[in-house]
Amino acid sequence: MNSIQLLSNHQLRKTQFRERVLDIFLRYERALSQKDLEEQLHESDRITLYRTLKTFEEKGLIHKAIDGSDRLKYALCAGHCDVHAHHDHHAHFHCVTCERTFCIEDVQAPALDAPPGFEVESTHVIINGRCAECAH
Amino acid sequence: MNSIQLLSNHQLRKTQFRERVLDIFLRYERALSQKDLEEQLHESDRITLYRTLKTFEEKGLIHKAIDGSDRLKYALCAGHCDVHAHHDHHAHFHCVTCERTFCIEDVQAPALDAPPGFEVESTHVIINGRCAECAH
DNA sequence: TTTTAAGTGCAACATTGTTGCGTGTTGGTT
DNA sequence: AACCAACACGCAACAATGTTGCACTTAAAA
Ligand SMILES: [Mn+2]
Ligand SMILES: [Mn+2]
Ligand SMILES: [Zn+2]
Ligand SMILES: [Zn+2]
Repeated sequence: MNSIQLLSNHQLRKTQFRERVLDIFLRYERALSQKDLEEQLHESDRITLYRTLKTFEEKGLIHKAIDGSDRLKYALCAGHCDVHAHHDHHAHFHCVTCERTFCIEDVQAPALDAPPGFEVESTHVIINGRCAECAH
Repeated sequence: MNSIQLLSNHQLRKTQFRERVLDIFLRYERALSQKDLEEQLHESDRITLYRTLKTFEEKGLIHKAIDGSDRLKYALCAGHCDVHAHHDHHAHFHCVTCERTFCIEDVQAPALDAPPGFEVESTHVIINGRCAECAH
């Protein structure tokens, strides 16, 4: 899968900026913050990046990776997500040492109970710990 | 348990401001954002509130309630948390309608696997859905 | 090639996080 | 009761991030 395919699959115009952003996601296989992306993009406008990420999220190219850090991160969707719904229910691993966050496709959010009257819509699992590199 | 006991149990000076903040947590039995608290406090200085929450969190009176919203929330610790460690491993329910967040003491974070080489330290579970009031 | 809906870049403002510092307060000591 | 030192408070200031409006540029369909 390349950035051009991703854009056309999701009915998005192909622009140089969007391709650059997607290429970074494809290169780093992990969740990235807006700051992470800015560092890779060198020249870029933060508002354009902000709106690009928002659009990608709405159209189902990327999903928010909640990791408990103060910074919002996004990661590429594995597939079949679109403008109608996201289907990423995997856990996210947040390394407390290097602050990197990884999608853990193998760990799905478990079915959980909620108190009476509460309607469960989706669940998120965040795992904190040390990644393979930082655990040495 | 009242606010004065909570402060002395955690080796914190008793001040009027801290008592007011704790009273709000005791009154609303849910996770509160800094903005929620400011609305209840009427007259208050946001920097003092920021530092008060930070101190409370460090001393084990309150814990961060990660709920995936853009706003950090805090909730009262159930007990036995102190300056050394927090022991809150329950799930947090975030209502997508009213944006309120509740500690679900009954739902503990499940033991989860991580990829080889990754060291798990703690896990967080966020449940999104509709609370009893909003599910009508 | 023309047309137009969409994307980009900049200004501007809001919100939140964070630190420094002078002043006021708490709780223990004299 | 008065005193003192550590701590807490309130304000200024700045950083980072989120968000919108608007004029200009560009993509892709006609
Ligand atoms: Mn993910
Ligand atoms: Mn909680
Ligand atoms: Zn790491
Ligand atoms: Zn609700």
